[in-house]
Amino acid sequence: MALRLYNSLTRSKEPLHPLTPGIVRMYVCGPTVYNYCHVGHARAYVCFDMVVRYLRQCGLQVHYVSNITDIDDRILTAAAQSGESARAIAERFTQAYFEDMQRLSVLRADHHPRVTDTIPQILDLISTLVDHGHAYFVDGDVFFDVTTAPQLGELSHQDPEQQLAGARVEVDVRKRDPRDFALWKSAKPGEESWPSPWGAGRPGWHIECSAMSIAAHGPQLDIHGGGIDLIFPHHECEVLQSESATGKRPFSRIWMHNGHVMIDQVKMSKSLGNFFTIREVLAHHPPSVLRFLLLNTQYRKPVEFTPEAMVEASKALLRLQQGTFQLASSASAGVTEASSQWAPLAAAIASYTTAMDDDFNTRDAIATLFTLLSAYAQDAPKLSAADATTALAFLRRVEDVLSIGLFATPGSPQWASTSPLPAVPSAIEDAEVMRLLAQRDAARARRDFPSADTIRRQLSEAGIEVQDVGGTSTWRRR
RNA sequence: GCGGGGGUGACAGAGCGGCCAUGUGCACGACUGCAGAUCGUGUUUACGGGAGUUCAAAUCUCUCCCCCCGCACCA
Repeated sequence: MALRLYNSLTRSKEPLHPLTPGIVRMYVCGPTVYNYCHVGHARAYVCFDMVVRYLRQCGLQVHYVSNITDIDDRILTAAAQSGESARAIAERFTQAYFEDMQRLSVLRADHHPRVTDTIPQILDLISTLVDHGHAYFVDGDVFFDVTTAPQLGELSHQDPEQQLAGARVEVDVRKRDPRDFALWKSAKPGEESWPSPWGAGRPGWHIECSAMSIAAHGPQLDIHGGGIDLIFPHHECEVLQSESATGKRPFSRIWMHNGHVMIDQVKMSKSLGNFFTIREVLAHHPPSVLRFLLLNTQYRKPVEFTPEAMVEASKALLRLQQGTFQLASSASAGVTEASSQWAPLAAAIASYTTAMDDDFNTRDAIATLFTLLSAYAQDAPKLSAADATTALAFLRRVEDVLSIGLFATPGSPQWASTSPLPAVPSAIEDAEVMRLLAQRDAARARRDFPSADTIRRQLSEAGIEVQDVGGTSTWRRR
């Protein structure tokens, strides 16, 4: 396997050599559940879902852990504003997160630990840091002492001396060094809190990921992922805490960071208010189209999210689905162990593998699909069922990784459409569409074109667009 | 200020020393009962500006310009 992945720590592409041969320990920073996830979150989880799927297809056993941060300042703020309990808010948005991910075909991680279930491990980790002189206590709060960690700046590649030059946040005067960060925060009256040796409180922002990763994977892991905005301070702090507590380096062998989703060339973010939630987008587009859009750019590059981009994505995806549909209809159902001499297929398999092995270049991988389907369209008349069947097997393998609905059936929820899907099911049911289409096919077979056209017009008025592809008809909701 | 990532044809976006990326759009043609989808052919010197290295540069070096991201809120 010639797989190479970009490591933010070394700033270069490296082969993957897991701590335990054949087994990949992987952790991805999950959401803080105080609101619905937006397209930016979707990108992160779709990208890492693709990574996990591809690694598994390469024969690696991936142990994938992704946390739920269900206690945090922002959740407490939301609770104070709405009057709801922090726990209720966290629970509600945790469920929403899982629903959104399921619709986007993001597989569940093997384990989704929650911060509130990990408090004992967090307290242990903080105690260890205090005992070893890496952390100190100041009236209710515990801070990490950055001067005890020589690896400061290693992951973010910052000169530690320069780090405060552009600081945007006011520095807590109780810190010994302005760069120190909170491991434990004392509770204000009424806030959800846990008892600790330092008084009632809750974990600081960074410690939970260290604790959960160590609990699940041990002191070291192979791949740690998240959005590029997490490199600093979040992941930098994780490195300092984890390595100082366990004495093992590196905490993670490979750090992977996905690029942002942009709106008008600016990062989509909650604080700027320029975001679309996943459910807003999915109210108007098939989930496969959003997933396709996100995977149609290499995961480290920024991706522009616009209505036009969604339309273009749906057109491109529709072509792939149409092509796959035609290929499937010419493949022989009985042939399973097919072999093919068809050159474009071998070329497609080779370039797909090269693209994916090169730090998961899904954009390039998708380009090979267009090339393959276009070659198929040209060569179709002279190809055997075995050729088609082998090509189809390849497309299935691709679909297992990308999960963009290549094998969607016409009219199904994953079938791309350029216009919004109705939020509520339209007046006409799928079964009724199928029945009318069967009637129309029969009419066409006996060359009764006026009847066929009447049915097509009738369906069109119900918002169903019918397309004749080869011998079969496909349809989609407009 | 410090650190990072970019600027590719009408648009989106790969490539990162020599070979047609790919998709969308547009134009013309083919096929189809019609429509659409599909197929073919185009869309003139595509690589931010300038200098250099090389037989050969979008790709390497230097320099300048512009955009974005991070700097203790964030996927």
